[in-house]
Parts: sequence; C-alpha cells; structure tokens
Amino acid sequence: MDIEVQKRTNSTDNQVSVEETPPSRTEKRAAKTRNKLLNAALAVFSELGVDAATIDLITERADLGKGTFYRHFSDKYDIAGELVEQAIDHLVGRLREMEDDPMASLEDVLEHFLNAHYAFFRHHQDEFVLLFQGRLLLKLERQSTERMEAPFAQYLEEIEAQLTPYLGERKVDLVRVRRLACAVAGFVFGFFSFAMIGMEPEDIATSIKPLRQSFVKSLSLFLTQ
Amino acid sequence: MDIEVQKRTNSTDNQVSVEETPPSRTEKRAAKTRNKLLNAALAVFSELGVDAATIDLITERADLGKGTFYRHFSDKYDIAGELVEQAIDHLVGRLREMEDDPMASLEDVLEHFLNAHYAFFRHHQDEFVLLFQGRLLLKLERQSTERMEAPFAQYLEEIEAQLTPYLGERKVDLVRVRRLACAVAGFVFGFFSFAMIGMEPEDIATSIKPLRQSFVKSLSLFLTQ
DNA sequence: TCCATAAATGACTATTTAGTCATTTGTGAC
DNA sequence: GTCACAAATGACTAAATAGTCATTTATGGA
Repeated sequence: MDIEVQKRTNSTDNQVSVEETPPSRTEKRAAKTRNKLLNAALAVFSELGVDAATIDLITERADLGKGTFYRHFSDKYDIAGELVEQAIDHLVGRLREMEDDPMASLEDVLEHFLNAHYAFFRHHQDEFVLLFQGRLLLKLERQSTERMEAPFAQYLEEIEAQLTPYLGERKVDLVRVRRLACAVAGFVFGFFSFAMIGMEPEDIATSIKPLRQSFVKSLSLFLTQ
Repeated sequence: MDIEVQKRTNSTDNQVSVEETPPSRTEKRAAKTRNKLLNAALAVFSELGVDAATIDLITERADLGKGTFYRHFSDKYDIAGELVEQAIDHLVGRLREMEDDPMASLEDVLEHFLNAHYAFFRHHQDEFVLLFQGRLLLKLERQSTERMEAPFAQYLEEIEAQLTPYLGERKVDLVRVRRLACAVAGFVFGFFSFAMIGMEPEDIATSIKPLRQSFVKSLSLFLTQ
C-alpha cells in the first residue's frame, strides 16, 4: 500500500458513501510517523525559523531516518505549508467557537477575539511563532509563497465574516472590513511579538486586561467613525 | 592601511581631540564598496529573508567579488546586524524629530508617532521588511540574537522615553510604559504587515486617517485607565 | 616614474545540506 | 511459516554555499 492511496481512502473521501475501513496497523504506523515529523518540524521551525531549519535537524529530532521524511513530504516548504494550515485551522477554530450566538454584542465578539488570540498564543506558542515569521506575513519572494499566504487570507476572511454584521446596514465596504481585519490581526500579533522581546511572561499575562478594554473601544471607533 | 585602522581613525574617534584627517581617496573607495555591499544586502534580505540569502547573491547584486565581502564583514549576520542598527536609527530619528517641544499634547505626540512610522514604512520599505522578519522580533534561537535584539530594545526605550511625561505624576510604572510601547510598536508594525498581504497599496494609504483617530483614542485609554 | 601598501578579485577547497535508493524491518493475508 | 508489499533506513552522490588566498588593480608618497 502506498501512502498516497492510504490518504485517499481514509481521510478525504467523505462525499460519496464509502465503507469506512478502520485504519490498519500499517496505516496507523505511517500516520504516527507522519505526526512525529510534523511535531519535530514545528519545534525546529519555531526555534530556528523555516529557512534556517534543515531536514536533518527535523529527522534527528523526530528520531527517524532521513529517507522517511521524503516518503511523507516533498521538502521543507511542503511540511511548513501543512503546519501553517494546521495552525491557522486551530486559530480560526477558536475564533469560531462563539460564532452563531445571535445575542452577542459587538463588544462580546471583540472580547472573544482577544481571548481567543491570547489563548492561542499561550497554549500554542510554537505555532504562533511559526505563523509570525515575517516571511509568511510579508511578501518575500520565496517559493511556495501562495501556499503560505492562502491560510492567512482565510484567517482575515474569518475575522471579516464575524465582524460584517456589525458594520451597519448600508452595503458592505470591502476595504473597510479588510482594514478592520488587518487592524485586529496586526494589533494582536504585533503586540505579542513585541511583548516577547520587551516584557517578562508574567507581565504579558497581566497586560491582557487593560489591553482588552482599550482594544475593544478602539475597534468600536473603527466601526462607527 | 587596513580597514580596521581606517575605521578607528575616522569615525569612532570623537572623544579626544583628533585632527580630522579628510578621507583619502583610498578610504573613500573602501567606504563606497562597503555601502554598495550594504545596499545590495538590504535588497536581498528584504526579498528573500536573511536566512535564505547567500553571500553570492549579495556580491553579485553589488557587482563585486566574493572576497570583497569578507574584507568588510565576517558573515551574513554581521552585515544584517549593521543594517538592522541602521534601520532602527532611521526610525528612531524620525520619532525624535518632534521631541523637545514642550507645547506638544499627548495627542500630538501619538499622531506624530503614527506619521513617523507610516513615513518610514512608505519610504524605507526594504528596511521595514528587514526589521519585521520574525527572526528579529521573536526569540528564535539563532546566532547573534543579541545583536539583533538590542536595536529593538533601543526602539522600545525611545517610545517609552517620549511617552513617560504623559503617564501622570505618580512614580512611573515600568511595566505599564513597556506595555504601552509594545502596543504602539506592535499595532503599527502588525497593521502594516497584515495590510501588505490583505490590501492594495492605495487602500493602505487611505487607511491611515481613520487608523490615526482610533489609534490615538485607544492609546489615551491605555494611559488614563 | 617607481615603490609600498590597501582594496578588490574570483578560482579554488572545504563544508554543509538536499535528495536518492538498495537494503532492512514491520504488517497482513494465506 | 512464508510470501507480498508497504514503511523505514542511512550510507551514498549531487548540489549549493561558505570561506580562503595567491594574484591583480588602485592609491599615495618619494
């Protein structure tokens, strides 16, 4: 059985009714190896940055042979792309947790945003660092840029989707929403990134409360100007 | 004449009265070469990122031999450190332009901050991208991290120095100022970085006015909470 | 003009890293 | 047990990059 085949039969085949074969031991072994690689790569990327990381470092960390890496991923940027997608999924998942509560006020939503970002930053610090590597946020002319940028676009769109209902009745001004989403994302990511070099961890934690207040007020201004 | 010697006699010797030798043609030639390398490296770093850049790319871009690079810098991170220092100096210089105007209100200062950052972002985009590469903002475990972080600390301190007078009479709460500086820096850098992937250039420009309003209000809240 | 010294050069070697593949190990059907 | 095939391996080759140094070019003083 080839890895490609396994993927097709087990995970992405949920449109037509297919008898769900329970994963065989071989399949579980491959999945476990794959996850080991993903975890090791995340750690290495967050320590050294994607460009400075090497395949050898990843496989050594995962305690696997080098050839194994190429059995599962085509290169560094392949696995990095997957990790970025995964991290954005986590973050977007948190953002959605509150979604279709029709009683939520704008301030509730904004507060929820901040909490979600903060929780993500606290509990998935490696993923935060990965996402925040400048190469991924700025348009550096690297290979596979598209794959790296797509998840960020998805993330901005998620923020936009949740804020749009509060933007008033007149037809939605796309630039205005996008600006808002950039402000939200930029503020939160930017604050934490500077806080990491400028503050002690406990000080970052105590910064959240006052941050939230003015953050919410400031965004309301954006919306109602 | 060696480069080390030249450096010592001409630039860093301003404590004791030394007859200012006008730069010789040889010295000017070396300085010009050095600048060519700095410019080329800035361009390459901002296109590819520091880690993905190579010495060959830098010297080719500068139209110089490879050996020349090693005559002026010890490696990639050496020249990157110098460029970061240089960029922070530019940015801090802009921040200082308004400094000792005793009539300036807090809102004047904050507005000036935003303008200064925006002007820097607009006119020194390569330097902005260099500064914003995650490796420099987050504590990636790389060589010469210290040299990379020191300029950012200087930048945060500059913001703190300018904002401290507005923090009220009671003894200054260091954490509070630091938090404020992180918020300023994070918001501005973060916004532009997300705007770069999420917005068209002209939309970024028109975002500045509304951004300024709520930014200033939001920071006032930080200060007066 | 000629000499002494600094600056620049780029072909070269050394080193690091990517990527391959013949071989070994694990799994499952019979 | 044994056969067939997938997964994992790591020694290997190929490629990219760092860093060196004998040589050439430019500069300034005598």
